[in-house]
Amino acid sequence: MATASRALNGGDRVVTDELRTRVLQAARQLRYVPNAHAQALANRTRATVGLIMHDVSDPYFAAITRGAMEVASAHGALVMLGSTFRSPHREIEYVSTFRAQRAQAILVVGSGFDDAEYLEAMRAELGIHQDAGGRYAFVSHHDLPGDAVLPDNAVGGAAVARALLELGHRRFAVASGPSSLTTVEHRVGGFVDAVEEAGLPRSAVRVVEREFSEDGGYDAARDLVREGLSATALFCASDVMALGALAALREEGVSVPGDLSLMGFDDIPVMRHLAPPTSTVSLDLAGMGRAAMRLVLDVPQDGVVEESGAGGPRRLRFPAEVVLRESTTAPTRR
Amino acid sequence: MATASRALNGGDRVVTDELRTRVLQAARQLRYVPNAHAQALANRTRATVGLIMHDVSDPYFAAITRGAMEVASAHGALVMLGSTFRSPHREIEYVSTFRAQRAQAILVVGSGFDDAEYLEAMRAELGIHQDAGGRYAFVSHHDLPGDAVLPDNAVGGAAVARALLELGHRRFAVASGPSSLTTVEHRVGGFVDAVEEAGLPRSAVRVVEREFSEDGGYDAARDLVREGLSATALFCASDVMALGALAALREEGVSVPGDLSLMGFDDIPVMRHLAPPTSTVSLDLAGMGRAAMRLVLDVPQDGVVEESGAGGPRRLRFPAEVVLRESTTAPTRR
DNA sequence: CTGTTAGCGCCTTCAT
DNA sequence: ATGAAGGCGCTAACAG
Repeated sequence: MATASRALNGGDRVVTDELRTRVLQAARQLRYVPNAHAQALANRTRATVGLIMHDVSDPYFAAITRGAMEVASAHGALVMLGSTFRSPHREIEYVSTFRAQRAQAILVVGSGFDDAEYLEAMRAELGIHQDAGGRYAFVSHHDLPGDAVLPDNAVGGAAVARALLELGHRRFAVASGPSSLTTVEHRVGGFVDAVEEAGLPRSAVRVVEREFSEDGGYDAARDLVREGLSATALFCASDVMALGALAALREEGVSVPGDLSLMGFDDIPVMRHLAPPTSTVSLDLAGMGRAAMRLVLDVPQDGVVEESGAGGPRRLRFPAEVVLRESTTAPTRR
Repeated sequence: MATASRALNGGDRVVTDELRTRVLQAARQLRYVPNAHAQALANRTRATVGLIMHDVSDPYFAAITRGAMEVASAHGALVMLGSTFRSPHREIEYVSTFRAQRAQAILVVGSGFDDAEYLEAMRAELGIHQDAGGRYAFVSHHDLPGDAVLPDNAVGGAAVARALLELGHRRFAVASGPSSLTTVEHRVGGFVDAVEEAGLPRSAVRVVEREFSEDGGYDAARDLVREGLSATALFCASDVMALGALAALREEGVSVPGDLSLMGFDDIPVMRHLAPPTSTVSLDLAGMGRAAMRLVLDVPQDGVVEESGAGGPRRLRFPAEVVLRESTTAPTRR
C-alpha cells in the first residue's frame, strides 16, 4: 500500500521504475482515483476553495467567478459554490459548511451587510477557519478584518457625478440599493459627496432606495417617473439595476438620453449592446476574481498593485473608470 | 464519542435530553463542525454534486446554474464547480475529480462533443461513477447513455425557419458554431431541414461556421457582410453569438431589421434589452437547471413531464418557443 | 441509554 | 527501496 501511494503521489525517485510503472498501469486499468476524503483526512487539508456569493446568474458575480475559476483550475484547486441570494444567514452557514469541508480557503464575494449580529458571527466563523490554518479573502468591502480585493466604489461614484456635472446636469436622481450594503453605500456616498463638493445643495440629488436587483432598478425608475421626475440624469447603483431602469423608462415613454441621461456601474458585458449603449463605470471584474483567487491560493499577483500595511491585511485596489456611451448627453430639458 | 456523534446527528430519542443539551452546548461554544471528510469516509457518501459546464460567465450556463443551485441548496447538497472552457479533456478530468470526491451525483451541462475518443472516455468514467453508486445526468444531448434534460433544439431551429418564412424571407444566413457540438448540430439541422421542407433549395441557406461564442458571432456576421450578403435574415445558433453578430452588423453599417432580420436562440435575459430587442427562441433555462438537479438528487419533478422508456434512461424535454421581437420584420431589401 | 471497538482509505513515520 | 503499523475524525455495530 505504501509503495502504491508513493508511486501515485510522490513523483520523486523513491520507487523503482519498474514497480512504479506496474502500479501506474494497474491504476489506469482499474481507472483508480484515490479517495479524496481519505486523502484529506490523512493530510488534514486539500486544495479546495469555497466561493460564496449572491447568485452566479447575476452577470457581475458571473464575471468575477469566471476569473476565479480560471486561476483555481490553473492551480488544480477544487471550487465549491455557495449562493446566498443575499441572505446574511446563508452566508454564515456556507462559511461553516466550508469549514466542515476543511476548505483551504474561503472567498466571500460581494457586498457585506451592515449588521452587528452578522458581523460578529462572520468574524467568529472566519476566525476559527483561520485558526485552523485556512485562508480567506473578500471581494468588496466587508467591515471585517482580512485580505480583500477592493473596487474603487466611492471613487467611481464620485467620477460619475463629475462626468454628469461636466455635461451640464444639475439635478440628479439615484436608483440605489439598500444602504446597508457596503457597496451601495460607497457608490452612492461617493456620488452624493461629489455633487455637494461641486457646491450644489443636497436637495439636488433625489435618492430612491429599492432592491439591489433588476427589479429594484425597474421599480426605482418607474416610481421616479411617476412622482414627476425633475432630474435630468439618473445614476443607478449597478448595471443590473440600470437594466431594470431602462426597461421601466421605455415603458413610461421616457427617452434616454433625450429626456434623461442614464449611468450604471460595473460595465457588465451587455451594457455596450443595450439600446442605447449605456454609460457606466468599468471594473475589471474577471481580474478581480483572478486576483482574489490568487490572494487565497497565495500565488503571486500579476500586475495588480498591493496596498498593505506592514503585516496588516493585504488589499488589492481595482480602479473604477467612467465609460461614456450613448445613454448620456448634455441635459436638453428645461 | 459515539454519544456525541448521536447527539449531533441522530435527531432521534437515543440520547438523554440532559446529555444531548450538554453536547450541543459544548459544540456551540467551540463552534464545532464535524469534519466532513471523516464523515464522508465513514458514511461512504455525502450530499455533494459536481457541476460541469463550459463557463459560468456565459449567460446560458449562468441561468442553468442558478436553477441548479436553488434546488441543491434547498436539499442541503454541496455543489462543486468545474469549468471546461469547452475542452473535452477537462470535462473528462472533472468527472474523474468528482469521482475522487465521491460525489453523489455529477451533472454535465451543455453540448456534448462528437468525438469517438471523448465519448469512450466519458462513458468509462461515468460508468465507474455509476457502478460505485453515483448518479449522473446531462443537460443537452450527449450521445451517451444516461438521464437527461433536453431542450427541443431541433424543434426550435425549425420553428425559427418557419417564422422567418412566414414573414416572407427566402434567403437565409446562419451563424453556426462547430457542427461537432450536438446542440449546434440540432439547432442548425432543424433550421435547414425546415427550409428544405418548405420547398426551397439547399442553396437558400448560407451557413458559416465559427466559434460558439460572442466572438464567433461577431466573426460570422462580419464575414457574411463582407462577402456580400444576399440573405435577408440571419439565424444565430445562440443568443451569445447573436450578441456578437449584432455588434458586427452595427459596425458594418447593416441595420437590423431594416437590412437584415436577426434571430438568436436561448432567450437569455438581456435579449429583450438590446438594440433592437432581439427575437429568439425561449428556453426555461433556470427550469432546466432545477429539473436536472432534481433528477440527480432523485427528488420528484415539479410539473415537468418525463418521457422515458420503461426502465430506460429518464428524459425531460423542454419546449423551445419562438419569441418575435423587433429584430425581425418582413424583408424589405430586394 | 451509553461506552467500546472496529473500520472507512489513505499517508507517513519507522523498521528493515 | 520496500513493507508494517499507526492515526486522521467519524460512525456503526456490539456490549454492557
